[in-house]
Amino acid sequence: MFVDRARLLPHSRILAPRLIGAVLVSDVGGHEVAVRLTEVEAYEGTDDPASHAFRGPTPRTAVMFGPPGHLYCYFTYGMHWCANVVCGPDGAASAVLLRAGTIVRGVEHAFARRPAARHERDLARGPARLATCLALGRDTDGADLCDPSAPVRLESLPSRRRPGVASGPRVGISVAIERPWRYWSAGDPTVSSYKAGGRTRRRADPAD
DNA sequence: AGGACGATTAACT
DNA sequence: GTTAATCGTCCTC
Repeated sequence: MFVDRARLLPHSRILAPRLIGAVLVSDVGGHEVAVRLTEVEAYEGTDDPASHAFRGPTPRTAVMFGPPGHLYCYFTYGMHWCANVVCGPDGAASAVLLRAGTIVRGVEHAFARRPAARHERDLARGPARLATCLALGRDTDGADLCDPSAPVRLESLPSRRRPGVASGPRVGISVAIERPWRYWSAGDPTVSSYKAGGRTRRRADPAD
């Protein structure tokens, strides 16, 4: 069972709410781990200042500008990987960041990859945590999620937006914070509390 | 060539 | 509530 590529059109803002409840499965490393998504964010292309694609294609963001159905993985804060589902037509950057989910198969492997997690609900609560559970990273950047024999696949995608999907501002960004392009399963314990973005390190103060 | 900063997390007080 | 960890990417000389 797999998801047809055409279902990932036309762009991230349509796809993102429908990804709530979708199941992504990873066989990376020979262990099967599957996650049911509870929180995602839409990122558009050159018209979305919060998107990695805002300034046009670069080697890092090439996958975002490619055909739908591929995984866009990026490295951040010097230590974490996060993963997106590319969903726009070829040539138009559009992707959905996978922010949180519930592990539905392979919980024991997820705990092995996330030794800091003490409770099951913390395994994939947060984008870098989710990526760690499924072993998503450099090796899976560009993976074809619509290929039934690929190491990472979209196993199911609800045909319609489910009831109980809420939306609001995206987490951790410092521009375009007014766009309510985060979608989550209302009341789910794996969903992030909102946190505005901004500098995590003080800019040099001229008075020092 | 140099530097600022980040779609974050874990470990603190 | 705060802060350190840590390095690839991209912008600005």
